[in-house]
Amino acid sequence: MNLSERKKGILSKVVELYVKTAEPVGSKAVVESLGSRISSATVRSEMVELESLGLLEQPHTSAGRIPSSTGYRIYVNDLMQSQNVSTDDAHEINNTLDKRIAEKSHLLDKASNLTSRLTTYPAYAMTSATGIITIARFDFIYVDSSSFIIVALLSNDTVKNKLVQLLKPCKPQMQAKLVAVFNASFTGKPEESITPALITATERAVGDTTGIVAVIAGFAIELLVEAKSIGAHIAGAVNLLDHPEYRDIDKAQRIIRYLSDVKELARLPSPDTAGEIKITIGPENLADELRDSSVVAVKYDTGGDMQGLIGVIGPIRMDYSKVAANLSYIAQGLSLLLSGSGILQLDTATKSKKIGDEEVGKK
Amino acid sequence: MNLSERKKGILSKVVELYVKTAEPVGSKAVVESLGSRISSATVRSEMVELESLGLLEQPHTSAGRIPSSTGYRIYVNDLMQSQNVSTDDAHEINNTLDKRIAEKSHLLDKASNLTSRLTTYPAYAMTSATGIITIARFDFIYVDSSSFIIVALLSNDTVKNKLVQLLKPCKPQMQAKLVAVFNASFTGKPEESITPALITATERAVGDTTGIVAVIAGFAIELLVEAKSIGAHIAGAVNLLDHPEYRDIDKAQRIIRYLSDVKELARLPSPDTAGEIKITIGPENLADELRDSSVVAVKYDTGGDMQGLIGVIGPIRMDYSKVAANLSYIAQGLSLLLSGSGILQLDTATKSKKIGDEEVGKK
DNA sequence: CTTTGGCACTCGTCTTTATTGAGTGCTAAC
DNA sequence: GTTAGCACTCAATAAAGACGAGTGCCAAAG
Repeated sequence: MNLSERKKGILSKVVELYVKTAEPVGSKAVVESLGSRISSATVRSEMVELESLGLLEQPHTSAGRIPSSTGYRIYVNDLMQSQNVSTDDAHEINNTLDKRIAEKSHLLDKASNLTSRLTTYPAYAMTSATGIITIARFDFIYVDSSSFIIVALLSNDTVKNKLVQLLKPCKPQMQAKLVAVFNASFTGKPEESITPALITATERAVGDTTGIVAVIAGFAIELLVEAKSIGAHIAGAVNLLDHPEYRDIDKAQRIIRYLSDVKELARLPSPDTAGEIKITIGPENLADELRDSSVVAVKYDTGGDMQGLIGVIGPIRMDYSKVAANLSYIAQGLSLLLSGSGILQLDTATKSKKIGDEEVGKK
Repeated sequence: MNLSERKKGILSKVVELYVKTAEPVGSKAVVESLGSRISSATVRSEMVELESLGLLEQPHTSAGRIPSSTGYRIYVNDLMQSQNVSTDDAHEINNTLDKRIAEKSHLLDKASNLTSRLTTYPAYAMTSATGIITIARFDFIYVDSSSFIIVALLSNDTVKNKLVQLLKPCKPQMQAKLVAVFNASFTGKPEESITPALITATERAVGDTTGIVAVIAGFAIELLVEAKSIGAHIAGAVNLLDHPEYRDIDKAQRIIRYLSDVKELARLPSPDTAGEIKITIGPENLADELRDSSVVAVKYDTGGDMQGLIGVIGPIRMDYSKVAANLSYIAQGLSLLLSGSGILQLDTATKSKKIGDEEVGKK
């Protein structure tokens, strides 16, 4: 779209004023904020043209103009100047994304809450596996004659465990046999390869009649399924109600319900590469429920075979520049914490050595 | 409070009609629903007396009556007849609280979502430790020369683990020494007893200069703290918006914000004993934010050293009888699933033996 | 002493009408 | 191409009126 500099300036001002005030902006307001001593009549005639180009629209004849979704698109692509996070926000981000957060899922929790708070919009965070996850190794820990703990180390370096209690004692030799067999037949295999046939074969191999093989196999399948499933959650959904476009309760409710569904979250727009910001404006969204909302999302690196996504949902009338800056900064923080070989420095300054300290699979 | 039978009947009808319609109830409506051929004038004079007793109130002179919070209290204590869960609801509960849900936290998640759906109100679920939790046992699993997995079995039968990566290889003998020392000095102790002094002593005992003892001790403290902390979460907060008393966005927002704070959830009213239903009506709530809402909660048994709480928050104009019935039923289901020695029957009917199958500490 | 029909009165809700004012489009002049 | 001027539009707000559900009170009946 080829716009004169003056039209660009006017479009920008309309967007910015509208974002700030949530009221249609009139020619007079544009003149004032534009500074140049152009008259309101001139602005009006320019606005007529911008409207016929489909970049502005009028709620009704005697009101000011508001940007159309293509207007926002032009603004976001060509006109908007990227800004940096405010120092206050940067401070808060740095404080919240502390190195000492041990638990990965807590970290995402914190990050999405933080994002929501800073942007005043609902924020969502997701992680998903990029590659195939398998079990790298099994171990059994003897507890007493009728119970033991299965520990499984996954290919993405997470550890899972399960306490198994038997009604009938199980001899240590049997346990040793089980570990050997499971390590031989169940490791390095994706979930699909753990078939009933394999399980039956294993039962025969160890001479199991108690069903314990089936239990362990079930556990293996379960944790592989869980590991490859995407984990998504949303924070600060109530924040939507702060914004005038969601004062209509039914509308707000519809969209919050939509966002509460993890499956739908997984379908939200996603940037192609890590660090990239993806902005999806109003009708550009595929989901009907999001037709009059916008989504800003950024992908980040977690290292290993996982990738993460963090984003916000808000009204089309959104301060894209600020939101993008915050998201970027937070994503960078997450990348730093989660990837980078996973080695975090110990916080006890007196120690002379660094110790790797990646927390996984705990609950 | 000594009320004539007729007054009791009128109060009941006012409550029930108001709960159903959300409109002030007039004398005529009471007569109709009461069936007996009493006249509306009589009802009116009775209502005047009920009002002077503080059980009914009038929004304005020319409107019907609504129950006051003490009116509700009388109704709940003396007048309300307890009902059973509807067969539809019972079905849904049975289907949702499936034995095969492996993960405890998922179970609570499901339960609170279910509760919210059935009651149409936000539901919260909590668990907390009743006794002192200690570490029963440590084990280390060797992964490679520079990493191993710590597995800790807690006194409440949950298992936690952590993958530790070292910058410098650690000899197997050292690992063995560490296990022995930790099992000797850190087990059976509550979190408070794991003092810096103990840690330093342990470091000296094993001759550790790498800080690894501190890491493991930190892990121990962390998981004890986590285990004894209450876990609370809320489901279906949006549901509030369905109800006319929360059409006022600011009000709805205030209360949802309040409920989003885990610390506040922990302070919600709680029944004394398992199975008991606790109903807290409007101003009976200590929290200002809940002054015009009611809370219905039930405690359930989880076996072991833990106890659970599940409840809903809704308008004072709530169908207490139905909500109580649903909560009771759900709590029973949870008790059954979570306690009872934790032995769940295998669902593979072909197996001849039952296998203990308590899932713990996995994530 | 309780119950009831009757009736004037109250007061929130809904509908109608009037007023206001921000912002526009158009036109004629610069 | 730009601008001042002006009539026009239309949502938003306010004021006025009509409506009606429900009440309180009273006098008469049981």
